Amino acid sequence: MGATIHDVAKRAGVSIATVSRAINNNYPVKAETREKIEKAIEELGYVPNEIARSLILKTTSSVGILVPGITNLFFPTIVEEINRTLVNNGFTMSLYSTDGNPIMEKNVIDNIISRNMDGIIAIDPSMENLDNGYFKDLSKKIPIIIINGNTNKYKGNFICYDEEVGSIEALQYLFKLGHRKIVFVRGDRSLSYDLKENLYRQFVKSNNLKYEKIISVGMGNSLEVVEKTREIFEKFLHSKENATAVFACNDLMAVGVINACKNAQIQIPQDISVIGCDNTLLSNIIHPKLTTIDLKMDEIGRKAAVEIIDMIEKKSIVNKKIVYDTKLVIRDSCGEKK
Amino acid sequence: MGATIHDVAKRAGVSIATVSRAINNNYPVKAETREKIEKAIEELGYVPNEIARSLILKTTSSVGILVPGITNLFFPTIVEEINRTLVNNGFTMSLYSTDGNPIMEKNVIDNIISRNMDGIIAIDPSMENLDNGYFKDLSKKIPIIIINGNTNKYKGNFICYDEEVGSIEALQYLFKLGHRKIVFVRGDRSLSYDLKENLYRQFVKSNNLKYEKIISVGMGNSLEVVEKTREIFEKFLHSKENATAVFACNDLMAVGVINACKNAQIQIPQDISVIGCDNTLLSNIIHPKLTTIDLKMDEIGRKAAVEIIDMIEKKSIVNKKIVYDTKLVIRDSCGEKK
DNA sequence: CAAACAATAGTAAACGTTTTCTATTCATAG
DNA sequence: CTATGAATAGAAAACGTTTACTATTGTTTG
Repeated sequence: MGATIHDVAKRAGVSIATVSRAINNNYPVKAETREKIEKAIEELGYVPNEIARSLILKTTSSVGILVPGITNLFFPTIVEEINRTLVNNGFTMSLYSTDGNPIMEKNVIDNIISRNMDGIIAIDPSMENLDNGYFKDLSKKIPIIIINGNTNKYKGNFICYDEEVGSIEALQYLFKLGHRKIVFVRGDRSLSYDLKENLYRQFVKSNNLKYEKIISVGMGNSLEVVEKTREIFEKFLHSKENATAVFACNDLMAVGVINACKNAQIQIPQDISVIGCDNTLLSNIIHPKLTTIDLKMDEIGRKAAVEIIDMIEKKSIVNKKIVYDTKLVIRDSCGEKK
Repeated sequence: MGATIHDVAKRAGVSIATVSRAINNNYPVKAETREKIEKAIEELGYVPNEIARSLILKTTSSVGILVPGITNLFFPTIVEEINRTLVNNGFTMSLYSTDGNPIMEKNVIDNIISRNMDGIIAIDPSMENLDNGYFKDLSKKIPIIIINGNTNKYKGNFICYDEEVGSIEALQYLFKLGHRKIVFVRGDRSLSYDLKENLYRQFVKSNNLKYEKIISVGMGNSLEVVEKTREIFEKFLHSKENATAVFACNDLMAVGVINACKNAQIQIPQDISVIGCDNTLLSNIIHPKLTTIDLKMDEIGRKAAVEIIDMIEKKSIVNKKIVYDTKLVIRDSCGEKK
């Protein structure tokens, strides 16, 4: 099949050691010899076997990326930036989808380790494995960076988006526009939703708003979330509670709300203002363009890649937590209360 | 660092060969011995080194997936299905983004080969490498399946979506609804756009329509495509040509058209009907839901994975072309001409 | 009771590299 | 001339597995 270093050595009339040195450029090789070797490599179409190399070198120049799901609109941006940064630094990325399942997560990580990968980036990993210390133990064995919302609960290498900043900014923005009846839309159990709900409740209380309304739309894949939200919010609209603004926990829910309004002939932002969260691709694509909270996924992706490369190259496993503020991005889905 | 088979052997008081046999279950091992070995494995937290295994076995149970770009809405569905199928069969997936760049494509493939991966699935690879025979040569070295639009130009293992079927269906659908002034919206150079444009022209001619209008919106990432299309189509709307339907070459362009109409206070589907192509997530999410051509990306993804696994396991590199028909999915963006 | 065989387990080679150690050549200095 | 050292290149061990070959038991059979 493919030529090996032995074939190259034979053809060039030198030893395999010399071929190796010529390829890796880490020991002196006579120019003349080098030429013969390069010629042989060219003729044989030789490509070094990375598997054999990494067996000795104990490095594969590759990083495993864990995501809960591939179709989640949340991830393309961050994964793309991770990939770009890794590739630019001579690394390769293997993408693993865990379905948010803690067991799957462990299997996947076993696989990553047994393949001698150099590091792991886990995006929004399961609470279970965070809580039971699995990731903490793991971080002693292999460089790992975890990307998720900000909490003080865990130690280790985390890159976090602090949703608090952006969420408060969003609520204040709505307030400033004159909105006093703000609906909060969330999904099932998730740290991120709980955090935001607390902020919402506090906000209602501290501003002495008389109106508080929390709608939960369950969970599911992207489509399901949009549809369920639309359905539930349509019902809500029929209740005539006359809320004037909606704070949705992510862009998909915000879109669900927008679609419900369209069906009910309610105009956005004239009649109802809507704020989403995540600043996914979607928020720029739909009409009206969505005012949303930017998680800075691109920056975070780049940073995660840079940090993991740093840990790999320095062989130092430090514990570091880097927090990115989130920021409200104002587009066209909010307006002044009439 | 991690325990090796030698450590296990020592601890269990047997030879490494016996440990290997116990793990792989391919030779008889006494129950008693097996127990000792399993105990040692457990105690040491031993995980076999896949790198060492694959050096001998020449297989890594992994498949490299090539995509032009990660943020393309076209891919999540297909990649997810590929991944699911591979994982269910004990394989692992490495995702590589090539930016549609032929050189990058070659580099990536060198990397895949040098890592002893067992196969390749290339989604919409570059025309250059298809034309210059690179993929054909490659297919002699490693199992590879190429997913793209249907053309008779290439030989090898292809899984294709035949856009012709769905495109004609779409045009006929618009015709049946009474539309005679149909605008065709496309992007820059791509086989797929050319194919559709030809079909459109033929359709106009054979139905003796007096109206033919082709709009090209250039190229770019998802957002750029939506925005450019919106911009260009808004201008078109001002031209007062009074077209009543739009056939867009993909969902992003269709959304651009829809957004343009919304800005111009033109209602969909009452005033203008719009058809997209690809049946991406987006088409179900936007409002009104988009009537579009389904490329059956989920089926294709599954099939590609099944076929590559088959080739890998049978070690037979056959040449096979599987064509999937595309199909119009009718949702809410088209209506009868008033 | 010797011969044959099944069941089990050990030895060592192999996979394709990198790198330490060693050997050779050649130029320079004493 | 011999001694020294730099430049270059080869031999062989090592990485962690799998497996062909061999060795040891114990059991059956003629």
